[in-house]
Amino acid sequence: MSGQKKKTTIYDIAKELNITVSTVSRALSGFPAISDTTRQAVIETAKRLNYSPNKLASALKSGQTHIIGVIVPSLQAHFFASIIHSIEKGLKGSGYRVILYQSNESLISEINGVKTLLEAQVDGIMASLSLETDNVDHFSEVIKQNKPLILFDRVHEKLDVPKVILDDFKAGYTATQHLIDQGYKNIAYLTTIHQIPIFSERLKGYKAALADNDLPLNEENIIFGGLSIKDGRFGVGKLMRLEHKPDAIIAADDFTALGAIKKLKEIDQVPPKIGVIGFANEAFSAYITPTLSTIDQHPNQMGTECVKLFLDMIKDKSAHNTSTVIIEPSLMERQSTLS
Amino acid sequence: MSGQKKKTTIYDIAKELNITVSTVSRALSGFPAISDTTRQAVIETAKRLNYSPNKLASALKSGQTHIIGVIVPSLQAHFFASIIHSIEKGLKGSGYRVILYQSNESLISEINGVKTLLEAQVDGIMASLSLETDNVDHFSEVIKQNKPLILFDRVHEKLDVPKVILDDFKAGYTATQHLIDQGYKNIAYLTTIHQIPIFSERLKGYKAALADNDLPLNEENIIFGGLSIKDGRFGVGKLMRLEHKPDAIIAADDFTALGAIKKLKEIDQVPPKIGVIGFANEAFSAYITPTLSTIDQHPNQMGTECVKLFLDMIKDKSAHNTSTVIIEPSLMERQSTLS
DNA sequence: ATGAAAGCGCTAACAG
DNA sequence: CTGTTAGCGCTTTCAT
Repeated sequence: MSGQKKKTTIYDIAKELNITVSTVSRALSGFPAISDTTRQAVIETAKRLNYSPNKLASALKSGQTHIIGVIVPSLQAHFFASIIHSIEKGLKGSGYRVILYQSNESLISEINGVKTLLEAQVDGIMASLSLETDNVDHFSEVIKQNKPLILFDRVHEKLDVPKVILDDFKAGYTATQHLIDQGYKNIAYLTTIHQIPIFSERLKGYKAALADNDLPLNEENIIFGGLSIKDGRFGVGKLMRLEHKPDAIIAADDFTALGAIKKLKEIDQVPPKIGVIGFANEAFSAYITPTLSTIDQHPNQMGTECVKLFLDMIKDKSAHNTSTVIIEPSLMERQSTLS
Repeated sequence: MSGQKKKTTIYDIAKELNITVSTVSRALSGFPAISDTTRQAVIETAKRLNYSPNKLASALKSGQTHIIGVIVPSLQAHFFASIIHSIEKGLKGSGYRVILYQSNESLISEINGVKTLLEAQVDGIMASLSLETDNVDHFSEVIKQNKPLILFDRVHEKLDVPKVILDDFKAGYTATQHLIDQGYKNIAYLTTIHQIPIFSERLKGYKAALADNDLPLNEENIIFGGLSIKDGRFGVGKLMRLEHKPDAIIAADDFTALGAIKKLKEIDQVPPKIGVIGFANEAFSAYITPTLSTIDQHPNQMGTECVKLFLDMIKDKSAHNTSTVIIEPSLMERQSTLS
């Protein structure tokens, strides 16, 4: 035999000390009305018997798992990895833990995620929607169960819950204005076909900036495709076949911008000859050549705000919190737009 | 009132249909000896009452959570994010889910992670050790509980469990041989002070390749520091103050290699003038300038192998599996070493 | 300060 | 094919 099979429970501790499980439970959980002697004995015995609490049982009984489910489109994007990191950091000391679910930009997978997390009895959910998510009914069960739900970055208006978002309009506006300030006059825009607000807001910001600067809006300049390195290349290909070729390109994320740059280099239009700016300030953006101008979305700040909202909601379950925290984007000027 | 407070349980379904919970439980779990009529009725009622199983209760009773805990140093490294991704992919359809824990390269945090996962009653653990981990006692409890433990990439010899690793010796050898083949003769090596096998094996490979090519080993050329962009810059600074300056640099990871390249560009020794090669084939490595030669560690293959091992162990708990799966590294030749 | 006992939601051995 | 019943390990109210 390689040691006893069964794990030690509070019953074992109780038996060992000739007291009851209630006393053990109290001693272990810091209940005040327990004599110091007893508490010491319990703690010592627990250690000696190598006791490890079964959180499952505790959660089943108390109805609280102290686990928060976080749904993100993908961990491969540094942006989301950073948010996760700051959420975990912010939660430190609160007793809450995070369990992660990746939707891989798929609606079906996201629906499954909500279901799984709910079945796992998480105490709340933080989510950033997939590109495919045009319907958010799958979140209604979270609300029905009266569990905190917080949306961040990729949100949906139909969901009347607290949100942490970037000022995406401003982000789009800032990127565009920056290009205009650099002397670019015919600015193209590569974005996604998916109708999710974050991207349409940025596009609105782009249009507004053009208008404010008395620059014409050329619909041909707006390419609706995917978001990836490949799509960036593809988009540039399309743009370069236009009669009136653009002199600058805004890509809805840094991956797409990277693809655009690669293609531009191949056709000898190396930025900043044609300006390129992206969104998200990905890990690579400062290191490619030319370095990529982009909009920083402050993931750490986003994570921190999510945690703040969550802890508030836990504290005051009754208050129907629907506040929206808006993060200010920052322009990162780099070589790809410095003409 | 915003609807009933309590969640529906199998009791509610049973009451609704005038049957017992056991029947409901069986009907829901696909138990064969249940009449089709009953099963249909149960499923229909479950749907109507918006039933969602409480996995906690089921796990408590059955002793199985169907959750695997995965411990990684950091999600910010694309390498680990990829492994996670392939683990989840490999697990699809098996009924197992992953919960993630980041050690942030800290031993204390890693110890905490094991404890937390065990308390959460995970069915097994897959782990890649932190840089600080020089002692692995915290994993003994996992083994004692007879739960599958699998180590990947960053492993430890003291742990007699199945492992999935890169052939790190070969990786180091290959990188070195490649530089030699390219005509470099005085090759430096930037690595970590931490004594973890993955890095010492690579270093051994480096030394062996030098010896096999009758090249002298110059201890001054080996810098023991940290692994980061900053450390890469710092390492180059140190190397450039040597009397006999190296003409190529191996960095123990791509981040360090990136830092090295940045510094070299500043002092006008742009690779491949001084060759630079890294390890891990990070997301940015193909896109920086010059593009970074590196050793691909096949994270997807690693994840897949981990899953395979895990499922085997679950299937056959008795067999003391201690097999080690060794992944072959691949050289990615890029501009930074092509002289 | 401590004990007794009920029960969280589910599973499964045993009966019928 | 279905019901009865006993727990999984813990928390918590009500006693004492």
